[in-house]
Amino acid sequence: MSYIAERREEEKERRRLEIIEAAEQLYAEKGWDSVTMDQVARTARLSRALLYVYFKDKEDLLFAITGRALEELRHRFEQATSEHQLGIDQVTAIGRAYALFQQENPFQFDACSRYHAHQAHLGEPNELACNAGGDSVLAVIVESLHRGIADGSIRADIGDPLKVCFMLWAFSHGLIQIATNKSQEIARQGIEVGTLMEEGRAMLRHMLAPGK
Amino acid sequence: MSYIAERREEEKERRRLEIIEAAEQLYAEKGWDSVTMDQVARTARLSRALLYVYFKDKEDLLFAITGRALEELRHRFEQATSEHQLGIDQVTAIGRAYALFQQENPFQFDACSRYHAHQAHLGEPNELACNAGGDSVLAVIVESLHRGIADGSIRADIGDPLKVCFMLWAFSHGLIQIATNKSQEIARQGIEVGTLMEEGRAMLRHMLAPGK
DNA sequence: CCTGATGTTGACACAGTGTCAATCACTAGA
DNA sequence: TCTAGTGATTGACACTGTGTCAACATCAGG
Repeated sequence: MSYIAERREEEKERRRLEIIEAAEQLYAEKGWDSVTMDQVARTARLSRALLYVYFKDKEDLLFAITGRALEELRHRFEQATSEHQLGIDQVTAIGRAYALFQQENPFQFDACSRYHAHQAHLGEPNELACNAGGDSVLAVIVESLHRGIADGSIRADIGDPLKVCFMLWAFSHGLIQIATNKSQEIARQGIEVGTLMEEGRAMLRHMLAPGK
Repeated sequence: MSYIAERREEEKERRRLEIIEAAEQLYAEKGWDSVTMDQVARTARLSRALLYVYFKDKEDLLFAITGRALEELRHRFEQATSEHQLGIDQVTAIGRAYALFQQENPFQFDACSRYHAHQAHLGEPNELACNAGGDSVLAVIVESLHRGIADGSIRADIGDPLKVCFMLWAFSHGLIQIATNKSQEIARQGIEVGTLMEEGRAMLRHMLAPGK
């Protein structure tokens, strides 16, 4: 009877999700480095050893969390684009959505930062899932760029949209990171974080705006 | 006789430097996370316990390394600016110097990335030194921006140069990071890393260029 | 009731960090 | 020259966290 194997499969998937959610909760509370596998196990109400049945190691668990974060991000980006017609407005909305994502789910943004900073080893299954997730996020942006070029709201000579996409990613992610991590430093220099982000978006529009 | 205390002070400083250099060497070889205090001690030919006399903990040692990296970076930026007259050319040269810095001293760039990503706790003496170092790096860029505005090679309506400076930092650092960490990913999508950086610099110039 | 497969765990070995009392080296004053 | 004292240096320890493994538990199917 295969429906039994099926049920087991589902339970396994559910437990896997429970572990991830427990880890996410702790991540949000104290930052990834302070999270121990023991705490994750306790929070998910199972033994530490069992975690290693579901995840190769702590890094593997982080990849799973990052995958979910990227999924959430893509969803938010799609939502943001759906609210605008013009390509350039979609891109701006994506930038705004990214900043909001950081504010509302700081730990997920942190996971993205780690993914962003860590160089790929390739081979881990969960890491590949991460890469796929990252690609699909970029795909949303690329689409908006194409639309913008088509509707004339973005200059046609920006070059390869995918390359530009990487630039936008670097720009937005970096700026948000600076704004959040160095907020004290920034404030000390007499800059207001809100206006920094605001002008950042303006600069972004300027980058893409067609010559008048 | 105070010249004895003086000599001791110098020896202490020298030993401190030896520790840092040992740590840097290991950092370059295997990445910071894989470096253990024991290895640092062995490489510097002293006991592990002594490290903790000179540095509060491993993170403190990293701050010291980062401080030196930022110093090196500022030096390279100053060198780069000195080779150009026009403000915009200086800024472009800084971007290029940053990329070169990554290629030649990957571990120092990595240290900068960690500094960039880690949020300040404020209080550690070496961390404050890092912040000061970071500020002086930014100061070099700000100066070139001002010059560019003065000589007309950079549009005057970019807004507060310091804010723009943060944007340039975010943009350049993020792009270099992506180019190096995700090179496989990028290549797989049919993009050549060299041209990505090239076009990134072009985009940077476009950002700052005065309307014709 | 037995059996085999799958799920689950306690206990272990290992690696790395940070601390501290004890020891060593050397200077200055008796 | 001897010795007290100060600062440099270390071995050994306690602690925390990771990943593994043999053993135990559960349960469907014969």
